[in-house]
Amino acid sequence: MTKSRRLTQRDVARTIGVSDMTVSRVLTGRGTVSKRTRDRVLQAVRELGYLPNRMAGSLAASRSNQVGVVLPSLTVGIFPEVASGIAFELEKAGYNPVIGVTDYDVLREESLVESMLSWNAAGIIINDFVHTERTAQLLRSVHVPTVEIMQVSGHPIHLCVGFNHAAAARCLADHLIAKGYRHFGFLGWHGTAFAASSRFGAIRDHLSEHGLSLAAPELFSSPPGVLEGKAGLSRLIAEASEIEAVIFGNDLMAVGGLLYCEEQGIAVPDQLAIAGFGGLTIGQAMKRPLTTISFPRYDVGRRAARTILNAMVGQDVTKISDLGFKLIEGSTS
Amino acid sequence: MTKSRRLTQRDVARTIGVSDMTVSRVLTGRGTVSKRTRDRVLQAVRELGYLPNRMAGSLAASRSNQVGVVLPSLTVGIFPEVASGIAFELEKAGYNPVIGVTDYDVLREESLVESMLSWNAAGIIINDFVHTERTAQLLRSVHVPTVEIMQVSGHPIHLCVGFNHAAAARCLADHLIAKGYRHFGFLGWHGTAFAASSRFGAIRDHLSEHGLSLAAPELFSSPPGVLEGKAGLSRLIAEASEIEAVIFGNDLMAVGGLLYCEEQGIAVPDQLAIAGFGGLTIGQAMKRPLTTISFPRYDVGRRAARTILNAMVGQDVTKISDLGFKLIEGSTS
DNA sequence: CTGTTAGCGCTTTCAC
DNA sequence: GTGAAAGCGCTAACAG
Repeated sequence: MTKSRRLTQRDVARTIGVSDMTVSRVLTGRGTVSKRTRDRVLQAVRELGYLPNRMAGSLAASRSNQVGVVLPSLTVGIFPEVASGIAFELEKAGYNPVIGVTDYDVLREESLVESMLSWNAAGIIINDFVHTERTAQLLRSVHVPTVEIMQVSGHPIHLCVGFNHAAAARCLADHLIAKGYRHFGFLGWHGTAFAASSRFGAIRDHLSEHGLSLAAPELFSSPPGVLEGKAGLSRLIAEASEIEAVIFGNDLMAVGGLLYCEEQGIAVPDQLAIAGFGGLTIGQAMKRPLTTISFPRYDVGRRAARTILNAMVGQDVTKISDLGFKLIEGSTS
Repeated sequence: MTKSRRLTQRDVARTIGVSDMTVSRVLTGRGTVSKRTRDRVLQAVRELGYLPNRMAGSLAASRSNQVGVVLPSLTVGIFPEVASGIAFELEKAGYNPVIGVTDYDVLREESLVESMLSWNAAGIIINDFVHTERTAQLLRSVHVPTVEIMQVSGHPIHLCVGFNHAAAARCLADHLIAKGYRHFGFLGWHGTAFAASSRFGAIRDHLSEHGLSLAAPELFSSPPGVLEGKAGLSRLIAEASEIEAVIFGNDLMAVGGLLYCEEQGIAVPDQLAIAGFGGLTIGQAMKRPLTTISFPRYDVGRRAARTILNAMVGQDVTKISDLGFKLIEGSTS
C-alpha cells in the first residue's frame, strides 16, 4: 500500500485496464464515463489508496484550488474570525486558503501577493485598500479575482466586501452627542490601514462640524489590546482632564478602559463614557455592556470567499458588498 | 507587460539569449552561473515582470514550498497565536502555510490532511494526537515530516512540539491545595482533544489522590468563552455550593467566572478562588490578575514550523520538544 | 559555467 | 464512451 514511489493515475488505470484519461475523467468529473467503468475506477482508487497529485493537475489545467488570503494578523481584532469565515466557505467548496500574514507591513504584503500568484491561486482575498503600487499592479494585471475586505467606500481593484467605517464612526459619534457628551477623547492607532484611519477621520471631522472638542494622542502604531487601553486612558485623562467620553479604536482597548475606570473608581458612564468598536463578546460580557459598533466579522470572511468562488465560475457578482454595521447601545454611555 | 499568456522562464531566457536552465539556475539558486549572466537574468526578470510558476517548479522538483497546517479553530484559545507563530517562521523561510480548520471534527481533519498531501505539502503541522485511523496511516505512510502540536506525552506519529498538560494541571492543583482549598469545581469541555482531556484527567486523579472533592459538570462540547464561563459558574455554584475553588478549562472562561463573581458580589478569592489555563493578556489585565498556567503559545507555532523546516533539509531534529509552562500566581487564589 | 535531453503527473484536444 | 498524442512550465541529470 505504501510504495516508495507515489502512486499515479496510471497505476490506477493499469490495474483495471483502462487508459489514464478515463481515470482522470472519473476523478475530475469532467467528461463522460459509463457507470460501470466509473465504479471500477473508484473502487481501484480506494483499494490502492491513490491520492491524486494536484500539483500536476493544476499545472496541466492551469488552475488551482487554492485561494490566497493576505491578512495583517491572525490574532488581532477581527482577523481570526474573518479567516475562519474564509476557511469555512472555501473548504466547503473543496478549496484551501493559503494564508499570509503581513503584520501591517505593505512590503511584506507585496511579497506575499507575489507568492500567492506564483502558486496560481484561484483568487486573492486581501485586507483593505492600502497597497504598494506594485501590489496593486500585480493584482490588476493578473486574471484572477481579487477581493479587498473590510472597506466598501473607495475603489476596489476588482471586488470588495466590508462595511462603511466612516458611516459607522459617525453613527457612534452621533449616539454619544445625542447623549449629551461634548468633550471627547479618542484612543486608536495610526497604522497604514485605510479602515482604521477612515474611522478616526470621520469622527474627527464629524465632531469638529458640531464644534465639539477631541483629544486624540497618537500613541500606538498597531492595533493595541487591553493593556494599551488601560495605559492609554490613564495618559489621556492626564492630558485632557475635561473629556467626558472616550472612543476607543477597538473593543479590547475599550475593555481595558473599563477596567481602568473600575480600578480608579471612575464612574462609567456618569464621570466618563466609554465606547468601543467591533462588538466582541468580551465587551458585552462586562458588568456594564460596552457601547460599541458591531459588524459581521465572520460573514465578511464567508462573503469574501463566496465572492471569489462565484467570480471564478464567471458568475455575476456584486462588485461592492456592504455588509453593514450595528450600533450596540450598551450601558457605558 | 501584461500579456494574455503568462510569461515563462523561456521568455526570459530568449530575451537575453540564454537557455531556460540558466534562468532556472539563477532563480532557484542551485548550480553555478557567472556573475555577469546572473545579473542579466535578474534584470530581464525585473524588466519583464516575470513571476515563476511554482506549480510547474514543484511538480518537476517534486517538492513544494507549502506546509499544511491543520487546526481545530482560528479563533479559539491558543490557535490564533499558534497559527501566527507558524506563519511567521514559514514566511521567513519562503514557505507558505496552507491552513485548514477542522472545527474539532476528526473527519474533517482527515479530508484536510488528504488535501494537504495532494498538494505535496513539504510538511504537516497538526493539532494534538487524536486522529482517525486513516489520518494517522496517511501521515505515517507519507514521506514528509509531521509535527503534532500541543502535547508532548504520548506517541507522536513523527515529531511533536508542546508541553505536558497533565503536569501543568497538577502544578495548578498543587498550588490551590497548598493555598488550603479543599472543595474544587472544574469547568471545561469534553471535546475529542487529548490535551484538554488530559488536563481534566490529571486534575481529577490528583485531587482524588489527595482525598479532595471535585464537582465537574460536563457542560460544553467545544472550547467555551466568557459567556459560558459566567453561565457555567452560576450553574456550578447552584449544584455544588460547598466549592471553594474553581478551575476553568481556559482563561476566557475564567474571566467570565471573575466577572460573574463581581456581579454577584462573591469575594475572590476569599469566598471563591478562580483559576484559568492559558495565560492570556485579558486575564492578567483584570483588577485581580488571574491565577493561571501560561505557556508559550506563539513559540509552539514557531518551533513547530522550524522543526518542519529543519526536518525537511534532513537536519537532526528533536523528536519531542517540550516548551514547558509556568504557573502564574495571580490574586484570584 | 552553460546547454541538451527527458521527464514530473496530470489534463486538453481530438480522434474513433 | 474511450483512447492516443501533446504539452502545461519547470527542474534533474548529464554532457561538454
